[in-house]
Amino acid sequence: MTVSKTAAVDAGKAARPGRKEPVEAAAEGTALQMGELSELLGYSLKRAQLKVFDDFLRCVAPLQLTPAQFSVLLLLDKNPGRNQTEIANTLGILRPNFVAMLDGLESRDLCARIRSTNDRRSHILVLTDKGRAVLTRAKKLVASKHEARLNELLGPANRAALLDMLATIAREF
Amino acid sequence: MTVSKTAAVDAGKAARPGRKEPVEAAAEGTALQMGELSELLGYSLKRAQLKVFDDFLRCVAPLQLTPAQFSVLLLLDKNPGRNQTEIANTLGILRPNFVAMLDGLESRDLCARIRSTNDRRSHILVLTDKGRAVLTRAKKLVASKHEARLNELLGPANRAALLDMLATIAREF
DNA sequence: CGGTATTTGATATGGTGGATAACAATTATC
DNA sequence: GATAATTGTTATCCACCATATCAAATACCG
Repeated sequence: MTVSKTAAVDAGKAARPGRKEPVEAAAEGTALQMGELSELLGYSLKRAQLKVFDDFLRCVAPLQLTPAQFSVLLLLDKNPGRNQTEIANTLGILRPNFVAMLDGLESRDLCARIRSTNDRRSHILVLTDKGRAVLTRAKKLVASKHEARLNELLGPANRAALLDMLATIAREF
Repeated sequence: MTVSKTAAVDAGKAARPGRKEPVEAAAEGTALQMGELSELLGYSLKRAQLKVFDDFLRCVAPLQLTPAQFSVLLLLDKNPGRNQTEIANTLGILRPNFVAMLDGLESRDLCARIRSTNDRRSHILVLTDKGRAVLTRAKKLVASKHEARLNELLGPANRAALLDMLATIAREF
């Protein structure tokens, strides 16, 4: 029914240290009023997304992987024998834009394009050994640093609930 | 188990009449396995954000306002007498990029730059009458179409919990 | 079979955001 | 009063995203 107000969720509710605000606009350092912006889901959604992506980049910096690149490696590992169109489509990447992205991964020897014998138009995408190794290390970094930090902030239950709601929106909105 | 019915758990069953289901025979198009991608918060976060922004654009299309423009108008309304740097900073927009954005709003007579008498370097930003009118109409569209749709999908309690968690991430992550 | 349409990967290109450097005008600091 | 800092601005640069188009390969269909 109602959502339990866990400590994590209302953790940062503390108000800012109040300061006197002169009638004149001369004073500086006064925090601006967010107004209805705080109620705009899209606003918090975007700001949270930027923070999460930024943290992801830091956590996986040793491997020089972006979130998008990581998602490609993950998908290639779980779905062998697929071509560029299939991988790009399920990630919401347009085929033209996927070409340069694959070029980057292939030039780093993380994956390879193989001409399909069935359909010589398409390229079967495969992870290289190095690609698998990098993916394994990346998964560990993401789990131990990135997702762990989110769990610490929200708590496991809230994190799961958040993930579920986001997936619902992404799927049905 | 101890996890209270945290919303998201039953978010999926919140109202939604079955609409488009790719139930085609699809002898060849087997869905790809998402694997650990489903557990990556950043992935669902980004996809949800894109959906929400897309819906926002549709709902407010009659007024030709982007989420960023809407947030500027909201902020100007709630914070009179502020200059470009202050508004841009609280929205996470870099000052150089805020210039063109303001040019767009000002050219449509939604807001105006006024040279400050205190500090003749800065421009005080104000909403015009038209800007206030557009903002009022935009708020109604957002509430009745956009946020209402999210409420319908998640339920009010879940939506509030989601917003709270996103704000927490945006603030403390 | 042969002609047409479709698919696949690829290129080119344009638009939009985001980030940094630099600059003139103005103000703050010492 | 000389120097530093701030404000708005311009000019770039780069990452993403989207569309049109193309050659090669395949599917379709009379």
